[in-house]
Amino acid sequence: MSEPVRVRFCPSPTGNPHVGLLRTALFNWAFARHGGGAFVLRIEDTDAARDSEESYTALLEVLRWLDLGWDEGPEVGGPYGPYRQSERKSVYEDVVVRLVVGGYAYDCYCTPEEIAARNSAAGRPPGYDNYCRSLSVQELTRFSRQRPSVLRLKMPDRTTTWTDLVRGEISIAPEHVPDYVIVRSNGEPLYTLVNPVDDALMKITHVLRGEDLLSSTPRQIALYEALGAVGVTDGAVPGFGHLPYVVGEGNKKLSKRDPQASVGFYRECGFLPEGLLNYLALLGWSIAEDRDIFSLQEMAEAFDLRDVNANPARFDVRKAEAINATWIRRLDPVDFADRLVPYLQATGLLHEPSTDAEQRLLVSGAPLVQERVVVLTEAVDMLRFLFAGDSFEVAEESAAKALTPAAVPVLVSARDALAGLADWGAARIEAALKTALVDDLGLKPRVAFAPVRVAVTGRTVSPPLYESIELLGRKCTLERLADALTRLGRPDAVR
RNA sequence: GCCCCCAUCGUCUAGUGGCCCAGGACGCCGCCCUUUCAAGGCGGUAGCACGGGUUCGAAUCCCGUUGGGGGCACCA
Repeated sequence: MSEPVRVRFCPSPTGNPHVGLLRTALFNWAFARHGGGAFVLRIEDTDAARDSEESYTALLEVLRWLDLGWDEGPEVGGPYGPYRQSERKSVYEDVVVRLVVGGYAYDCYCTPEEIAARNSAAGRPPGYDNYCRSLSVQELTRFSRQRPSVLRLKMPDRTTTWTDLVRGEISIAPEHVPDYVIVRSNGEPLYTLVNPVDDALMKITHVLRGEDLLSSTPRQIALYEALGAVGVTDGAVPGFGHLPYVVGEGNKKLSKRDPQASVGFYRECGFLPEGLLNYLALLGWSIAEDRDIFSLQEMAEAFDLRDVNANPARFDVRKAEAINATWIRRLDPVDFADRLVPYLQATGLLHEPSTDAEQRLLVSGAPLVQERVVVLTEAVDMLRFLFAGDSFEVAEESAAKALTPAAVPVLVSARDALAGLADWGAARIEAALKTALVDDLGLKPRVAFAPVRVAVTGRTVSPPLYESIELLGRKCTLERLADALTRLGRPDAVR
């Protein structure tokens, strides 16, 4: 029996979590779920100058929103905790001592300037020259009294080769990976140390991470081996798989500073977690030849590293929206209405908590727009006229198009026809308006209904007109028609 | 500069030597439907970067070129 799969997602809490980061989390999650393994969340907060609690909170919040649950990690604990590296200092101190005693790491006193100077004098490319690896006793004693030092890991003098889980065999020669710093001069451990140490200690079996870490893999493998040699672990080395980048416009790597890359941005736009996740899954992986809509569970069932692509994928908002739109349409109408609530509240259209009357109106109105939006905020805009009350306003752009002087007779007729209606139902409203505007006024439907739509809903794009008018109610509808005439300078046209 | 990765429609991809004069999706275009905008239905547009091999046969294997990306931190 093979060992149980254990994977991890180990973000550093800096800046806003972006879509590329979450795609990595998703693939790790799916791989763990597929194999019945564990998905570990570890926070790599070893850089006090950059890390922030806000970012940490945002990270957990985004994972929860996307429903990417972790089996071990912050808040849930686990057998290998703690799961925030800032709380694991003593673990690293012990490891460091062993590495030094075992001869796998050494103090380095070089300044960056000295290294650069030596390299340029020798005509070498940038990078450490392992100078302090072979310091004389005299130099050692002199430097250790005068200078601060960092700790470097001694790289073995041989080519590192591994079979990358997504790219196949990769080899890197020793001259391209110099001894590297694992502890800062202030004594703080670096990512280069703590990441592999924790992976080893937490018994991670498969490391799935971004392509940017590919060329540092030999360093991690060397550290794993050293860890085994000094008795910290049994020397096992996990499998490595390097996921392709998610890139933005111009094929540039996504940056945490780009707002269009932030997961929070898509949430605010009104993406469904199901939709965003489904789209992210498509970036570097495919479930079948002719299928691109599937759930998280379906992904977990089908996920196989062999189907992961090695080439970078461009984040295409249009396609993400299309995927999201089909997820919106798949929602049960009541569920759809529920998902709208926080967005409606955020724009002040609904009370917190919402009233029963608001809930009823929402449940009636939401199905009218469910089929015609791609993101939730679009639905909010379309439904605004129902909840706006006295703060209702006609969008300027729409008014310019439809509320022209030619609209005056249309609005007058519409108002008269509706005012006389005994039964305020969509079917009767439709009949009345068609008779008054199309038959009597002889207007083309598209010409006839545009002014009414804009006057009543405030926009040229709205839910179906008759149902909208029914839901709005007689009083409010007639008022808005009158208001539109006033706006056109013809309040007198209203009888 | 050195090293590494990548290369199928505009974009995401299927394709693991014959089923491919390359399939799906998004986008785009057209038509149908139609009270706006959508949605839906139908149809269309568009691609194996280039050059050499290997093979009876290559999008698929090998080499090279070109192009793109990444790494070479006391960031992660």
